[in-house]
Amino acid sequence: MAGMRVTKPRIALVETLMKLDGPVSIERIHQQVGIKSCDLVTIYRCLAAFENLGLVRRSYLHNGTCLYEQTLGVDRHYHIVCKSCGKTDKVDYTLPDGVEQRLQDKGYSHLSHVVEFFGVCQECQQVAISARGTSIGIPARGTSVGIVTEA
Amino acid sequence: MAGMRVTKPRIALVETLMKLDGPVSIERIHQQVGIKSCDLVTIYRCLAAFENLGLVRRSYLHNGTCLYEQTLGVDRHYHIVCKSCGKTDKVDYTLPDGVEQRLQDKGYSHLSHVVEFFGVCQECQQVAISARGTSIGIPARGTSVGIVTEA
DNA sequence: CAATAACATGCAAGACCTCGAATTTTCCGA
DNA sequence: TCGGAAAATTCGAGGTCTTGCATGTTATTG
Repeated sequence: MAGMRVTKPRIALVETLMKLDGPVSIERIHQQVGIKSCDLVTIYRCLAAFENLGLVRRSYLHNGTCLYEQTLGVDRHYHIVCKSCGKTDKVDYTLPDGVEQRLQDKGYSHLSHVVEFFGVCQECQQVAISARGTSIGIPARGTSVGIVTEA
Repeated sequence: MAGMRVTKPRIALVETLMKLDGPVSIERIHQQVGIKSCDLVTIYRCLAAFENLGLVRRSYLHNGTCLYEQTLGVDRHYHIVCKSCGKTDKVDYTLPDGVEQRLQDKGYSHLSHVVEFFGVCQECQQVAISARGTSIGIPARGTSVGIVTEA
């Protein structure tokens, strides 16, 4: 083991993460795990722990809210996220080779990075056209009633 | 003008942004502008407006909090941010050419992206060594009493 | 198997960021 | 110079995410 204990919430969380694939919101995970079975804070903490172990990767919506994704047997990839509906898609991108090496040479340790692309997907553009006048519905962190319906 | 009005808060804000260089926190800007001269929310909204006009660029600390930076006569660049003290530095990196084009071809519009590097700077590593046992002090969004002392 | 140390969880509180509605300020033409 | 429309600002409230502390569980030692 990796210095972590096997607890009921943790088991349920892992099972859920395996079932879902692609980045999902914490709220979604919480619902899937079962609101009763554990507190939202526990999900946050467990995911943070899993992230340290590299079992899980974090990405972001345009508004800064997080999505998590299980990473076992999946190669490293990046996402484009729709600013409007939150849908995510893989992007053909890889970090240039020398960058992190140069930073290390400069004396930085514990390196990590965030690369995230944002845009408005085709479907949302069409919706925006048919509903002229309404601005594109970019959600915001201080807003939205809980769940951003992914997928 | 650019469809925007010249108001007292806006003037003070621009002056402050010119004085400061490099990414700074909103709290810092607010203090510099003068807590009395305008509300924190106004700073948020003005910076958002300035960002739309391209006068200002936004970057992020490891914990997700924002830093703003004036961009007049400055070329586009990216940052490495210390996870511990929040200090920022320029990084020798540019986004590969084809990426956004490919996304556009896929039907995405209103493209933007975030690229951010994180690490622990040399000074903070030494502090961590001299203070064994204490973990590296990565601040967090729900924490910190207002100001992360930049620079 | 019992006792203990270490880790995990839940709750409450706080930080950051955003929006909506009401008020104030700016800008324009007469 | 004055009056009114449009835009900015303020205030209050709500949403996401993180922490501290008290409590509950898990694993380990004797």
